[in-house]
Amino acid sequence: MPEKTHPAPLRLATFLPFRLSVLSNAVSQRIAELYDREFGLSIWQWRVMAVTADRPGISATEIGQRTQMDKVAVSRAVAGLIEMGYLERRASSDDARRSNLVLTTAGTGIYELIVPLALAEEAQLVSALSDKEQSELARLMGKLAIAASPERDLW
Amino acid sequence: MPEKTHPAPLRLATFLPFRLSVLSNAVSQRIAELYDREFGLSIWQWRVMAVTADRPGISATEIGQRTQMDKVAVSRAVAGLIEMGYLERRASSDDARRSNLVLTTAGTGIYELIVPLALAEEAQLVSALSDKEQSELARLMGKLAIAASPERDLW
DNA sequence: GTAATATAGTTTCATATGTAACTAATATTA
DNA sequence: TAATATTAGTTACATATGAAACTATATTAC
Repeated sequence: MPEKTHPAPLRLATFLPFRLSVLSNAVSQRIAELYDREFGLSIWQWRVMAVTADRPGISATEIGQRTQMDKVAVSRAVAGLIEMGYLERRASSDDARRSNLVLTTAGTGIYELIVPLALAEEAQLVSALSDKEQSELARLMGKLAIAASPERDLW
Repeated sequence: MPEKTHPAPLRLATFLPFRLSVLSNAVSQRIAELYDREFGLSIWQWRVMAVTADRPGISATEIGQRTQMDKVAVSRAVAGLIEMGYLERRASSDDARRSNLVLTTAGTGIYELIVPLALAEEAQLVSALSDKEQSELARLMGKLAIAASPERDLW
């Protein structure tokens, strides 16, 4: 009498995509409280501010590439930030389709308020790991990212 | 003349919450193609199927705990699966509020079709890492998860 | 130079999602 | 055992999101 076949078991709790998703959500939620509750920024707006602070005059398309946001999300985040007075759109001299985005003084102000808080939160989080573990985690995540998206250069 | 202060820089590309989010999305998207494109399942429905396969007769509330989904998301995923004929609701003898959920024969069938594909996809993904690196990654993620959500036991 | 194509970004529309309110049943407490 | 509080799950509503269509400009091919 043939034995019943044993399909490979799948425990969600050890399934990498699930663990990554849950961990990512837990971490994001902690950080999001900073800029959401305190400053009314969405995660997308926060990302746009961060890359714009780093590259003043950046275009929406470039923001999308650096933040892994699609262009609609960028458009909406930018619109919101402009309405809040944190971001300014400047005409591009060479290409009338694109605009050069820069933080306003107010935008820079709150950005510089958020950054140390965000970094402190991150530091507290990773303080559960030794320095060596931290760099090892970063390295492994990098390898995994390449494996998951060989085509697009994530970082 | 006082120097301009240097606020701590924050590069999105090295900011852990961002990296985690991007990596998680990249990984999830790969796996999601399996059950979405091939079987029309959302990620939530897939998670519900997975825990129900593991624990036949589970309640919606328990599903929520095991999958980190909120009760509304569970309710909707369950409703969809029932409509698709993959899940069955059975009355609970001792508590009329809860129902005991089980996969139907059809549900079990497609679940057993998906599992090896999902595991293979996961295996291919982590094959970028050595066995030692894989277990190290799992360990570090575990520590991080506890740091991020000490209150709720993620896994 | 003009027609065809591609790019930057926005708007529209349909769907997904989260919060709060709700229904029904059970547990508590007095 | 009647009143109150709690729990399981669903529904309703408001907002977020993604895909596709659209506008305007720039580039390419001829």
